[in-house]
Amino acid sequence: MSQAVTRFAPSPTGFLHIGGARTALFNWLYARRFGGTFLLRIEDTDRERSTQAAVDAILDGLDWLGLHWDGEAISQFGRAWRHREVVDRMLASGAAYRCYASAEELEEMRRKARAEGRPMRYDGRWRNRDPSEAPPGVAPVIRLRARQEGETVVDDKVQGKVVFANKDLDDLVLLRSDGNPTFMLAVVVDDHDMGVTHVIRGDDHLTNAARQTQIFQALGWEVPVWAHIPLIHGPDGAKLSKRHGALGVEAYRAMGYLPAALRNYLVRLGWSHGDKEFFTTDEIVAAFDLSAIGRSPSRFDFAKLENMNGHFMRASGDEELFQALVATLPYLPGGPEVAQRLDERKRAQLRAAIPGLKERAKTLVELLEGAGFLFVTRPLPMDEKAADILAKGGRAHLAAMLPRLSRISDWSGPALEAVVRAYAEESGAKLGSVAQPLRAALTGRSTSPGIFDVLSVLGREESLGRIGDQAGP
RNA sequence: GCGCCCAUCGUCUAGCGGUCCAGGACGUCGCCCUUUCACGGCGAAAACACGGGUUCGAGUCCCGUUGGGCGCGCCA
Repeated sequence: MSQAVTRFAPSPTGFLHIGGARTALFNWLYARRFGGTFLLRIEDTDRERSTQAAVDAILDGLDWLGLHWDGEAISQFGRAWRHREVVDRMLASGAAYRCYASAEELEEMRRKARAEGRPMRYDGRWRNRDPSEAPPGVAPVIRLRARQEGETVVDDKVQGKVVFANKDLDDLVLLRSDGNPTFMLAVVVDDHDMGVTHVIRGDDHLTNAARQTQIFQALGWEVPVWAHIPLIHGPDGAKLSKRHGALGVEAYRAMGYLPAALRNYLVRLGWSHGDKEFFTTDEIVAAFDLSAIGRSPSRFDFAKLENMNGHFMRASGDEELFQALVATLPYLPGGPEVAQRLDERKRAQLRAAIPGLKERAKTLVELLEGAGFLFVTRPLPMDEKAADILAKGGRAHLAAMLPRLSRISDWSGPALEAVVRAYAEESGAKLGSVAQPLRAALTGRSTSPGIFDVLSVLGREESLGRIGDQAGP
């Protein structure tokens, strides 16, 4: 058995959205699983909509997700000469023919089909007409002379055997009137030339597989193994939209998700391995198989992604997490500012705070928020109530209050709350996330956090200026 | 409209004819741990879309209904 060759073939008309990322992931996994090759092909034949910015975004997204492709990324547009060459061959062999039908004629066909409740189908009017009848000055398109009888079978690894009646498949366009290849032709030629053995893609391509099979057969080429994976839907079951999560993967990076967590979440959307939920990348590679992919579409669920991310964060080594955070800083809200202030001393303090912080953060964004106290400007301005408390006796006053505050109900007292809030707001952190890192920073210990630690610090204004200074390993 | 695909807790799913009064995970709700917030532990509510078959026996096979999705371009 020869080695598997898979490919990811995005069109650069936008960012790498989450569905595309999952398709890439499955191709990558399959190649890794069976010791094969994972190729990248940019489908940029639509010159109007393709942009270099989109290409860059896609490469960057794949790179961030850790899905590294083998060899150079191939530009489909750059292979147009080859596509034309193949079409010439088909023309010569009679597998294709020139069609001079005008846009108006096609529109008429479409209109009529709709009126009669039929799907649009080219009627083959130039299929057997002599080229000498061609209207002068009209550039023809080249169409496939598809078999009209019988059926075309797509033996899909995920969907099973899917049978299409050939009468439902018309003579598709291979070459446009301007001489440029269509997607349908280019895909077939490129997959063949690249030696692609397994085509794994969204099941919105299932009917295309039938059409492409016809082209493969017309060319006498071996048809690749198909695997059409179900699409991801939004929380409401409708097609994934921007509002749902059809965001570029860079948006997930900005939301503070770890690549490994996103991979784990994405692969479990439609694929399963018994009851196992969490996988290291090696474990997924070892367990992955097309046969375990489900056939029904699944909905994207941020809550589960977030939970999963929390698991990965806690499972990360402190140094590893620290590095991930620093590397992601440029993309996180407020991150660039922090990155700017990250001198050696701040790095050490941040590193020291990670163990306490990571227990309660589900994303890198929350991790950064939790570390906010390290980066605020001190002394912290106090609001009136807070100032009032301090004015009444500061630390001593607070100490006197402590016994009364040993129960949760007490710390909702307005004055106390004001103090804590003032601190939390200033440090840009959530109330709960303030205590432990502060304690850790002050004492070098990371256990027994308490709101009272915060209060005692607040009671000593002179300490505020030194919080950062006293932190460290 | 035509073609194709799909259908187990709110969500992701296990289940490949009997061991399923349906298991796991997220979410939700209790309780425990905790001088905050998390983490963790224990527990609860929560599903086989509907109707016919086949079979001694169906979540598991077949048909239909309903519901959802995808496709139907000189886009990819």
